[in-house]
Amino acid sequence: MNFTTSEENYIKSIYHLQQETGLVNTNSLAAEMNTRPASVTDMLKKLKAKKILQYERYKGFKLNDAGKKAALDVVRKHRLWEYFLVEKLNFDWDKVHPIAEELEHISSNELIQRLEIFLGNPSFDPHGDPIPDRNGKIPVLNQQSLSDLPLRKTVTVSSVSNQTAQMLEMLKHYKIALGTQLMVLRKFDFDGSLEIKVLKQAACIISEQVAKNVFVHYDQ
Amino acid sequence: MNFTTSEENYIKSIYHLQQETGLVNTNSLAAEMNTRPASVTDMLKKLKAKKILQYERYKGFKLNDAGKKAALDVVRKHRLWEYFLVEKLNFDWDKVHPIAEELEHISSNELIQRLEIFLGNPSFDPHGDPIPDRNGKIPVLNQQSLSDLPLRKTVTVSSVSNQTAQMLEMLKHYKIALGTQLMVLRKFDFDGSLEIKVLKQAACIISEQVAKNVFVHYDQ
DNA sequence: TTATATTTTTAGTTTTGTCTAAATTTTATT
DNA sequence: AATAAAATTTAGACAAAACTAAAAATATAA
Repeated sequence: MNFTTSEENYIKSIYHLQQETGLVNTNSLAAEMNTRPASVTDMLKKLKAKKILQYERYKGFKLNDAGKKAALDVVRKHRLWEYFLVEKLNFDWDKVHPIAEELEHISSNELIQRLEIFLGNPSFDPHGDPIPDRNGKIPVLNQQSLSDLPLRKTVTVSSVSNQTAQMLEMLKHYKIALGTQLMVLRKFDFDGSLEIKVLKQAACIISEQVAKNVFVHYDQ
Repeated sequence: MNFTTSEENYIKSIYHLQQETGLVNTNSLAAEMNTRPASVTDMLKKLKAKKILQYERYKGFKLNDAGKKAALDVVRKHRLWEYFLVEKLNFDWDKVHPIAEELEHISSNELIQRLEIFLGNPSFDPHGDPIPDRNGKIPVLNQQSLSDLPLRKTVTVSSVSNQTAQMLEMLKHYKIALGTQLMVLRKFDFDGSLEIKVLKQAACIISEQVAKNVFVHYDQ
């Protein structure tokens, strides 16, 4: 099925919210999309008419399977374009989101298939988020937050959940990027901060707030 | 200034038409854009309000300098994206136009600057059309149609003005592409067809219709 | 130079996506 | 359970970009 840019944006936001909460409600979607609840209601009717949404008025709503597939198509495009922008055009990762928000609505499927091949079929975008394949299948990586990791296990940074410029700045300072190997040496109960050792660097201390947003997986 | 996708499409079409005819009229723009004269009139008012168009009602119209710059920005984006699609994603050149029609409206200037660098600052797109630089300057190439070339001069194919799939098919058959070197051996007055010799290939005959659409420049 | 044809514009509608303000339904609180 | 608060939807409006049909201006031709 074909969707307008606006429909695609709603679909994507509903998808992200329902991952968190199961059922989505009008006000939270309006807040997420920086629009008004009345506009959300209008769009919900259109999406229901297109048979991709379970929606009963006043009740809450969520995407059905067709809707989820539509959402994953957009997510896939978004993340492939982000990968392109960072890996090929050398953008900083905190600059690519708004550009990928536009590129994700380019309609050609052949474009995306060729782009994917050109990029070498990446599984994760520059923020470590998984890139769904053309069937909507999402690669899984057993990852956990740095903040609840046992001591002295070597791990690899696999994603960062806070993707702001401020966070990027911090991580640059600590020389932490996706793929960086490190271990936790010690945990300070006072404020939850961690002493960590990044491979080939001196030990350093990061706050609990940073640690919570850094996700890692064990090396095998 | 910022333009909507629709405005950009009108600006681009006006630009192309006024290159041919100087002043543009409502009906020809409507024909070019596959829309209705009334729709054109509506848009002309908007473009005049944005001060990029010389327009007096019932008189004809053309872009002023600001309008031409806006047009060249879009043309630049279009041709850089076409180059990307052909050179990086391996599309056939007759498939890229509709995709570039979408990509040309992505707004980020930084994206285009980085794309240009990534592509190696190309001067001509895959159809041989010149790519304006960021200031709107267009590279010129002294080119002429194969159909009015003197005999036995070695030339290089620099652009093809008919960019249909049918034309591509013909040129593929003759093993003629941009950059191909060839010379005209003989001209048949009966139907204007040419005997040509493509470098490293046997001589062959092409119709006047093909020859008229193939542009070349002299080697130095 | 009238009359006719062509071109262009206006007037009024439609669709998509948004909005505000008011009404309705649901949820929470006493 | 009645009332207040919150969430949601409806009603009506607007802007952008298109359309049709009719009117107006210009160009052409007898």
